Amino acid sequence: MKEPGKNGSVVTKVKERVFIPSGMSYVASAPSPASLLLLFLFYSVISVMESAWVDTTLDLNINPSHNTIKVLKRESSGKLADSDVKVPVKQETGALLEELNRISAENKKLTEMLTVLCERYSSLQNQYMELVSRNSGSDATAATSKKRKAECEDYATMIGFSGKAESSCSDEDSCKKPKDCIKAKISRAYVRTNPSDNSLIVRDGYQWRKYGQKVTRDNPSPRAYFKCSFAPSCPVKKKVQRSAEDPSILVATYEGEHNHEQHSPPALSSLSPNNGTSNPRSAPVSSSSSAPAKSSPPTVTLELMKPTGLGNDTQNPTQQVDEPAIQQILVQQMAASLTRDPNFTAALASAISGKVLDHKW
DNA sequence: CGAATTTGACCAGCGC
DNA sequence: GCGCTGGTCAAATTCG
Repeated sequence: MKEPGKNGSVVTKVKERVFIPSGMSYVASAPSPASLLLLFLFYSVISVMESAWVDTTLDLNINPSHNTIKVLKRESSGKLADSDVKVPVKQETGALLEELNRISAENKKLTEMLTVLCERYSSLQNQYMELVSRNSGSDATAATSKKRKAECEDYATMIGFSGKAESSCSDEDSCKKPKDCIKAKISRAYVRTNPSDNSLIVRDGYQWRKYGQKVTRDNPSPRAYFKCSFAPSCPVKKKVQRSAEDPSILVATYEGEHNHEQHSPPALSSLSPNNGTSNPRSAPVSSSSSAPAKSSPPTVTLELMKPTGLGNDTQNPTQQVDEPAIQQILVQQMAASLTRDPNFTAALASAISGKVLDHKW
């Protein structure tokens, strides 16, 4: 017989919670002037990044009877519009090569942007370190001292190249509970979703069983608790909660490592919370939201994210990576995402069969 | 009807 | 010791 117990789960007080690039401190309560300045600078970089984003989405609705390819382009107004590119059968190969060259050029552009971004981030980090050293012993320490020990959190990078999702995560010495310090590897992922979508579902390629939901003190939105559906053989747990700062961002915290392969299509995965460890969840392909893929049109979306391994070292997130390596990674990710996506394979099959029929064989 | 999700209750850690 | 809080359990409910 259960006696009626207290239930302190409904709390509405909201504390400051900010996204800070790896290598920077996590400020949990009243922000210091330094952290506010840093936050401003960080969001400036993100906004620059998003405004400079080049859409490389290809709509693969190939119409075999007319030999046209729909290509999504971003107009000068910023609006996406698809245009039919006629591809005569004879010139098809040439057109494809041209397209390939165009994409390669875009890749190069993106690489350059990444390099510039890293440089800017490096300088911002230096500024931040200076500010922190000036304010040391005041704001930051006071802010964290009152925080529950179980809540001491690892910080993570948040880089969403598409403006839709993704992060790489640090694997700091999360001291959640003393007994968990040794056993659980903790990583975090940020997923941008539709703000109107209230579901706390992060598609990461694994199956999860929800076992609890709770409203926490520092965030008005509830936190959902998941266990890997392979539990107890797989000990991984996941917490998902909307960011208090930006309700369109889901924060997923993973504890532990999967000891099995993914069992849902990786093409639906939202992100790779891979932190550079042996964690098998690593498909760097993402869907644009956590919404079910059923209703989405057959468009293959490539999201160019920061390659895993680029920022996995939270102590040195600005390490230089040579451009060919980045290009290679990007190309590999594109290829991998295309081959994994059932919509793409279906579209490809349809296109090929259409061509075959066109040639009346 | 079984599986998955929801939700109130319980438990344990922490600070005062 | 007590209250607050995050995390977990498990019965109830919903869904396919």
